[in-house]
Amino acid sequence: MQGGPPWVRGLHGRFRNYGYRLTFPRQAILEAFTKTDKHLSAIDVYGQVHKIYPGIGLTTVYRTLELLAKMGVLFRFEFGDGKTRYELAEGPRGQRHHHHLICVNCGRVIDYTDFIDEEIELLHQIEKGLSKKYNFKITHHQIHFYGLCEECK
Amino acid sequence: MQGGPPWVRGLHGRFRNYGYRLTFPRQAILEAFTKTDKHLSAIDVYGQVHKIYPGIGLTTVYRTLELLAKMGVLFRFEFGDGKTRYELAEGPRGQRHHHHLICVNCGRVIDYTDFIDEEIELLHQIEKGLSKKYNFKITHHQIHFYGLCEECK
DNA sequence: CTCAATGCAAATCTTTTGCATGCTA
DNA sequence: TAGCATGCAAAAGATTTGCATTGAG
Repeated sequence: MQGGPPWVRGLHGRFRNYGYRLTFPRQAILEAFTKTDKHLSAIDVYGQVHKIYPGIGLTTVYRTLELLAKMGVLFRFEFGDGKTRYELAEGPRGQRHHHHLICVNCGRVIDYTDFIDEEIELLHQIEKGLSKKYNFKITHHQIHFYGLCEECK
Repeated sequence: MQGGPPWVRGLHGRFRNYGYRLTFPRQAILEAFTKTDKHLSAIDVYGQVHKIYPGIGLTTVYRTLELLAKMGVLFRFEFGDGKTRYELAEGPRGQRHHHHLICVNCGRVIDYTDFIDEEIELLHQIEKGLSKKYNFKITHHQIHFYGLCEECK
């Protein structure tokens, strides 16, 4: 296994550092995330990867998603539909950090990047305080706003 | 069905307004939440209620939790262990709103109320902006900080 | 060549649904 | 009494595990 998109080559070392191998299925799973802005579930990923590599097994998808989350390459989300979803922690083009609006009626999820700067600043201060008080090493955060979307109001 | 803790009597009307009935199982499920500060899963609740009402069915617990969440009496949370958890939206003693610290290693969840005021103020402003921009009616929010707890660091 | 990675099948677990019966208002 | 609520059994889904085989390094 060699070649592939440039950003994938950079992951080789990252995998090795963890004692993991960068195999074709793993690379194909990663690529699925670079082709969408959506929050993909295991089955979503399976569907995508299956198109270019029909031999893929669902089990491998589950194991790889967990692995990538542990490595910090993906973030894990749950929006209330019973499926765990994942997103690239940092997009190939350095996408901006974002938060979510979730419709409690239809389940629609909207990513927003507005106001993020103000949020981030405050959150960083809070992180500092919480880390000290609770002796907790904070790595990331999520903000979810719940309510009714345009359609469901 | 009548009597019970004072705060439960107040719910009678709330149920009626929705066209629902305040039955013994429902009251017992609600009481389980008043006896703990924890985020209870359906099976947690089932276990609690089963002690005082062995006839309870798991299905009823699931249906009641969903109902109470829809009524706004409970909030729904997912912390990554595959179980949906619930918490009283407003405690019987008017507990303060809080946010969560989640250990990605052991799954421990810490509630914190520090910094809440600053957070709330900012979030309210942001809510206003988001509501307008996305034509979204926001009802509540969650902030989760992820990382490693004292034990797991 | 060695050991991690994979895929399949089966097992687990949580949550939902169908339906006959019970109970609240 | 009417219609919501309940409990059981079965179904549906998502995720995990055991194990023999494959393949990356």
